[in-house]
Amino acid sequence: MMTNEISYASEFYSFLTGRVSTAIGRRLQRNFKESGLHITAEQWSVLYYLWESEGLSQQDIAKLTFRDKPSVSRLISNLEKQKLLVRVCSSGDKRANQIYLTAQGHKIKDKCMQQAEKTISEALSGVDRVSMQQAQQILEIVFNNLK
Amino acid sequence: MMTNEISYASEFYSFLTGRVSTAIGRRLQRNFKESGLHITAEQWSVLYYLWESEGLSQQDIAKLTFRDKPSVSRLISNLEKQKLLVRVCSSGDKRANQIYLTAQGHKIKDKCMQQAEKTISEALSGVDRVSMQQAQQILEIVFNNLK
DNA sequence: ATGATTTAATTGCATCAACAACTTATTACC
DNA sequence: GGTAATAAGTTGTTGATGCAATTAAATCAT
Repeated sequence: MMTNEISYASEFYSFLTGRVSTAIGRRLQRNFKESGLHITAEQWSVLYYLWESEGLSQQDIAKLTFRDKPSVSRLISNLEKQKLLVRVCSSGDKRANQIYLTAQGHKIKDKCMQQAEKTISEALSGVDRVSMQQAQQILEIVFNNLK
Repeated sequence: MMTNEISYASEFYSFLTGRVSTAIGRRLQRNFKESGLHITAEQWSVLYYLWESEGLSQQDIAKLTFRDKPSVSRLISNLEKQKLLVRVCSSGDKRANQIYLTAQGHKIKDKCMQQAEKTISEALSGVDRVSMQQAQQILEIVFNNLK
């Protein structure tokens, strides 16, 4: 029983450490850099949603990206420094900011998505789509167990 | 073609952001804290190998945990501050440190492993072992594609 | 309508990661 | 044996995270 649990732990270990997702994030960032984009993988994950719909609040972004509010606040600050987006105080709710992309923020979309796709191709080489979807379903269950 | 790639990207998105492994790490750390252990998930990943074999070099630990040397150096420094381990200058190679656990470092092993197992049980609730192993195989392929 | 409770966002603090530059010791080469 | 290349570890910088505490605005309750 105990032995069983420990060996299970051992199998699960690499999963637990998140080395795969770290490797993916690192490769993504490297691909951004090589194509001349000076953004991080985390910044990309925020921009990803803004390209879909502008005017999101920081709270919205926090929920979408599964980050806490302080993390989003600082990510937004860094992106604002880079002039990729702006905070606009919401007229309806004076506590909230609405986030809008700048021209530059729009401009880099295609280039970023190309690099994201490239990263995915590199990561999934030799993995058939069905297996990948099954793996994702497992990850989804695990995530729901913990959130 | 392009559309196909983009929808693939979007399926892959949660994977790319590493939210599952983040959630696992957070839960592990929370479980440590609740049981009175003041260590981080990252520190645990170092201790995990030292409980198996003491006297590892920092380079060894870097390879085992897939971290770079600076990261290991600082993790070891923090663990040394907490008096869980010590650096011992290797007699064979004066550049290298050998890492040894203190009595306290040994003492917390069982408690830590209990919490790691608890975290795994929580994470894997509702996931059968075969599916999990299949998912791990996919992750292994992805990791090898990127490393 | 006012006092209490939520909610949006920010700031402080500690830890961690990636990358680059550096020191010191070891090994390789000629 | 002496110089060059390699390897182990450290330090600095920047960006990110988690948690706790704070401010300010909105909502709820009586």
